[in-house]
Amino acid sequence: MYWSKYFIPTLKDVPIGAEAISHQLSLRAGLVHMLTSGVYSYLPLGLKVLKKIEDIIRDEMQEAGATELFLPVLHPIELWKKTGRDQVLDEVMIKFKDNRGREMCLGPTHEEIITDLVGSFVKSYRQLPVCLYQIQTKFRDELRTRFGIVRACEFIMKDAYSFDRDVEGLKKNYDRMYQAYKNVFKRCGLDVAIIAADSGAMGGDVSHEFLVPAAIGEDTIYHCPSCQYYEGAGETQVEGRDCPSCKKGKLEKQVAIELGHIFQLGTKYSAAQEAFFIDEDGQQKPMIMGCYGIGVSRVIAAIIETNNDKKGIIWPECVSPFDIEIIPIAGGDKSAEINELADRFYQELTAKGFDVLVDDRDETAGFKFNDADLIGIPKRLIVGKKNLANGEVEIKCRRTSEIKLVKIEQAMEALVS
RNA sequence: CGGGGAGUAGCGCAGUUGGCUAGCGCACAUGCUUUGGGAGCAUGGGGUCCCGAGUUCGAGCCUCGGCUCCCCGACCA
Repeated sequence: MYWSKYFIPTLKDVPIGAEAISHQLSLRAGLVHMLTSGVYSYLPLGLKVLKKIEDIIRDEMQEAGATELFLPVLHPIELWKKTGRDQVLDEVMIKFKDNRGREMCLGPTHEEIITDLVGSFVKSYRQLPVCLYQIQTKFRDELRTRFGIVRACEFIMKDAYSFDRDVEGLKKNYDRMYQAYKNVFKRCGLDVAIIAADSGAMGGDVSHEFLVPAAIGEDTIYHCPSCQYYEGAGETQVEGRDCPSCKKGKLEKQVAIELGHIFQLGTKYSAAQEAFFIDEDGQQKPMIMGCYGIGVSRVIAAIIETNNDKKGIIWPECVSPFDIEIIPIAGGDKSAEINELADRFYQELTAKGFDVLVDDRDETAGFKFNDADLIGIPKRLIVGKKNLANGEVEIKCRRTSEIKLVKIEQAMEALVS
């Protein structure tokens, strides 16, 4: 992709009001744009990152035995009245009447919808278990949005739901999801703290939260620096206790961003919505449910929050919007030669399956370097007059700032390795 | 929803005690010169000073009401 034909509106100045680093950088690097408080457009670069994260999630969901579907955003409020959650979630639900006078809402989550769907098709224990997921926009009328896309009114979530005939089945699905979540976050380059948590408005008994310790966040956790033990800030508020795990370190307070939450729901929804099946013994029983959420858009913020320096974002390779950025520095009489060489590298790398961005804009070297630092592509190939004289090009690593000068003929090999 | 801060060109800002035609930097347009860490010169375009009332000879500035955004808290599948 050529920068001049793409759309990456970078900003030199820090936007007013953006205090969190991830908020500043996601705006400055041209990943997202705010329409109104808590509502963001995903620009091409941000969308690419989003898709990369989604791909990782899809891969792990398949591994965990879940199948993708796509549920509606527009819900009749009737469905929510069956479980009473029209009241429980009243404050965050965006409700309105359509032109026919029906009471509708925009889905803040989808337990009721999936339970209605599965309940209408699954009638026998022979059809269980079922595990389904979607990646979908959720709407929550937040009174207070925060930190850009960390807490938005409209955001993207992966939500999975399991249906089993018994608790043993639920636990099996829960464990598979637990493992899938660990894999997803690891593959996104994130170190997560996993904490047994309250079920809140979701209901159910067992639940675990997946949090990323960061400079900002809405959750407080305690962690032990010597053994990496984590615990929630629930009942025990005493600070500076000895670590209950290794007994060596003292617990330290830490804020964190919640990225995932998984629940063993039981029969709360299936009973209220009469999602029954006939078991082997001929008895009619409510299905045993679990639900599993990841704040996909929030993952972007967490990655930026934990992968940046003063100059900009440092993408982990697995979620980077591009693999390699080529920067031709055209100058004077050598311009044609430089652009031609940059173009040749672009063709060859693309042919080998790399996703490459060429900054072909008519800008000075410093301008392009600063933008490159800002958008944070892991590898950079600089083709310029200075090194061309020696038959060399420069390869720079965004994360380590390490620079390698290599002969033109050896550049492909050096980039691919 | 409580507390605090902010709103002047696309972005970041200045604007004195209320006083003349509302400025600066960046960005943008045109031309020339440039090209290894956000280039230089010249010329040019761009304004509902958040909105609405009020005070005043006169309001970007003062008063009242409202809107929007951000931060802290409460809340948060």
